[in-house]
Amino acid sequence: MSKEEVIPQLTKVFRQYGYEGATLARLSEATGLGKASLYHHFPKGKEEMAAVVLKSMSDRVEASIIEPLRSSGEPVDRIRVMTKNVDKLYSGGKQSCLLAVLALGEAKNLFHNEIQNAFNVWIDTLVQVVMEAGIERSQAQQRAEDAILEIQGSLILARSLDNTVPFKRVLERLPEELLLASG
Amino acid sequence: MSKEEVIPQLTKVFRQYGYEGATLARLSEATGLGKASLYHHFPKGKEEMAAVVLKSMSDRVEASIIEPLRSSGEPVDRIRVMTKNVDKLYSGGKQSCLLAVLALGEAKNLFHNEIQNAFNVWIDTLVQVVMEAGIERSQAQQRAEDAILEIQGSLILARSLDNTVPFKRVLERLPEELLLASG
DNA sequence: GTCTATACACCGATAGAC
DNA sequence: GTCTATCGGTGTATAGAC
Repeated sequence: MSKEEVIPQLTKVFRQYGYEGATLARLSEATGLGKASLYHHFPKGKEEMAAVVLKSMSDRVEASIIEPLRSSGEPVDRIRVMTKNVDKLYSGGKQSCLLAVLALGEAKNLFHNEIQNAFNVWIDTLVQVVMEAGIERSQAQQRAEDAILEIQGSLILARSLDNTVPFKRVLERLPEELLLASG
Repeated sequence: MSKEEVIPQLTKVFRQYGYEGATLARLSEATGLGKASLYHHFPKGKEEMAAVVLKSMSDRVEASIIEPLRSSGEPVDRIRVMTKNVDKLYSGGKQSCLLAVLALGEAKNLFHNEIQNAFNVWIDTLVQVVMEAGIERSQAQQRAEDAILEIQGSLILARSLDNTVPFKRVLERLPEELLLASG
């Protein structure tokens, strides 16, 4: 089994349990590998697993969200691609955001730079798209922050209330919310 | 030292580290009490501490947010009291939401009912206020959910980006966002 | 590359002195 | 009501066989 093949299972455990709750026993069970085998692939142990999982998630965000936002289509179409892929990335609201989950406790100190950077890239890229649609910088900045914050908040609600409806609604209205004239 | 006096320190640890990350060593250090002393106050241990902390937080929400929303003033004034006290409750965006933090990992199973109930009470109470201002039920429901979700999302952003500006902005605009005619 | 076995620290929890 | 000392279990991490 290659290193890449176990990343999805590791990711799932970190998303569900957080850094401290993601024990080697759980990571071992999720991957079907013994603890020693995990150390063969990730010599620095749990911290490395989290780092690799975080990097893998950042790459997926880059490919499925950032890159489409930077493409050459109409702003509204690019944002629709984003929301479609956000829905996929969070399994329709059923899975937590790895970035948000790792911004807690010990992991916050370990991965603060990566997390901060990931959110900032997303927001900054969104700002560019919104400005292309004719909205001024400060307004675009606020709308971009609002978009991310609504996605994150709706994920909290989804797991707290076992209800993905607000998540779906947030995604549905995001294009107009971001691009509506004046505001 | 009485049981009530240590609750604030215990709360701080759970908010910062989550349930799994809130070790007895940290809880002991934060309160200045030895582990055995903590067990004198909370015989069922860590789970009881979390339960008491959660109950205490629910009481604070009830007193500083729910009760004012149910008072007899103008809807806009009641909501302004809410946002002012939300700002206090989260230390201006610098502290995480205990409910959101405990909706993860092992704690999610332990406290799911309490967490779900707390969010539902908040949303339902908000719906009543918004409907009093003349907004129809389904619209009021969506706006109430949006309010909570924006607060939660802005707290995620605050701790991920070390930036409480979006949190402050969300609170500032909440009254009009909830009560604006038609929409 | 995976396993069993194990080292050692820390976890939650308890006993018993004061 | 607080402490020191300690228990059994589990945590992360390693050694070494296959």
